Amino acid sequence: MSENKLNPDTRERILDFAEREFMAYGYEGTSMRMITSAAGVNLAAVNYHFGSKEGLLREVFRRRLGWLNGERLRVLTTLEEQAKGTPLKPSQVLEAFFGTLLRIGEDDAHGGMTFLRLLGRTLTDPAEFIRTFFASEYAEVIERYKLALFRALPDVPRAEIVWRLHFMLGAMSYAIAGTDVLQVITGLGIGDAAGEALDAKSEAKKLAERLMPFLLGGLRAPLPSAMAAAKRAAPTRRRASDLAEKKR
Amino acid sequence: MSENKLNPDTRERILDFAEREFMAYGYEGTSMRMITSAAGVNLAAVNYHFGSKEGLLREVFRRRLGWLNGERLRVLTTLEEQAKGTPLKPSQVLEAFFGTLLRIGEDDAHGGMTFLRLLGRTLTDPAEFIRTFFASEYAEVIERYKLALFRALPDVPRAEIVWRLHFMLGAMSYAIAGTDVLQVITGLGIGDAAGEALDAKSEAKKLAERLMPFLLGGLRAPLPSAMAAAKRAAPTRRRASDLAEKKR
DNA sequence: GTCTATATTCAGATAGAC
DNA sequence: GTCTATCTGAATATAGAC
Repeated sequence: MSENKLNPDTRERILDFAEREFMAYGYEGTSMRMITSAAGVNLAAVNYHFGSKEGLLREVFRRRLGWLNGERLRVLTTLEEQAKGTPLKPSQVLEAFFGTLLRIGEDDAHGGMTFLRLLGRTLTDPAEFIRTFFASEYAEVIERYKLALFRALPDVPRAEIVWRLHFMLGAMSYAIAGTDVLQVITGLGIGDAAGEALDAKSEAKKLAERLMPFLLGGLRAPLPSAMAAAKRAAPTRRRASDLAEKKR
Repeated sequence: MSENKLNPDTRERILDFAEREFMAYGYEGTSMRMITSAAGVNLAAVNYHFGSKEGLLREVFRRRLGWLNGERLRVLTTLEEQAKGTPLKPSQVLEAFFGTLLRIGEDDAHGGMTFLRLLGRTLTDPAEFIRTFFASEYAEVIERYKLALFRALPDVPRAEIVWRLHFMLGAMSYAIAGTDVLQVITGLGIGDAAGEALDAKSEAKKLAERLMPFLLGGLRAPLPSAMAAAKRAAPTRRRASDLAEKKR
């Protein structure tokens, strides 16, 4: 991780350690003193380099999201060029959007699991400046991917696709945040809150393998209207074993 | 909502307004002075009634989660008695767990959308005392529902079911939190951050109708191993229109 | 760019009168 | 139970020497 590199650049050191502290204690729960003392730099350096604590948080995210969302746009553009005008498959769109994010978990150069967890935890922060910041950072990439999903699922009402994109973001966000009741109870998870897991990279890989099928299953689930219609016609009685056997 | 009732009980008034303020600004972002001045009670009353700010947050959640999780256990027990030893359907288990929660959104007596949003936002809070509190509050209900899902899906590896329960909790949590980038961009959502939406109850109902099929689709998605096997045998090429037409 | 020292505000908590 | 007044610590931010 970054703290082993002995980065001599004060600005980058602050960003690296702010990322860790914000991840572990949240924005409001982290003081600038915690960050600067962990990073071994002077307190006043934060205001010199970033203007304010808010400015620091924004820069922490801009550094990572700039790369991530640029990559997402690039990958989607490449896929669309290869498809030569035909719609992409839903699985391709999801892989481009969520796969690109999840691979950061295995890649410390772009933040690794520390950044993923920070992102997951911050996406539900109610602070106004955080929400408007995310909105502007994500605007372009969300718009492009929404359109790609509309094309990939031409027979599904667009409002429904937006709902499901919303749910997929939630499942992903919460999973990478790694702070839920299940983890505390079952011990299953993607690392401990204190910092790195012993084997964060293989955990990140397992997470991606489990999450992608779930998201695709949710996206392609029967619509509420279809379910209601089916129920009227003949009440369904699905067997649990369908799930394990199905290879369609 | 509660603030219209002119609740004369100081203790309950504090809980009602703490719920609103914590929802809107987060735990760390809300001061006791914000809560007491909004509630029109004395600052010292919080420490008198709840001992500390942490004690107040715990009581805010205990009041709602006590009822919710009791209800969840009761509903599951009833379903299992009716089934007379046969496994429940996955959809029944999900309806009991998530449906019971989502109906709170239409029921101000148990917190309404204010509480749902607070819950969604707080479930990813990294603060240690919050995480351990939730873990103990949820331990019993999670254990019971995990076992119900194991019985409902006997052919699916248990670890896989736990992963998917985790993802479902995430999709639900984020959806009820109502603070994501999509909402800001699309305007679609379950209400504004300032407080109630104009029609919070019908929004809550729409959310439940959209979320339940998504969760069921995710839970029942092909397993990663099955997908890999299918891909080896014959690369899938699903049509997008499957989704809209399928009535199985 | 980096540091010390400090200004200013605000937080949670409590003592003690009523 | 409720109130006023206050203690104590900690937060962000900045002025100004080096």
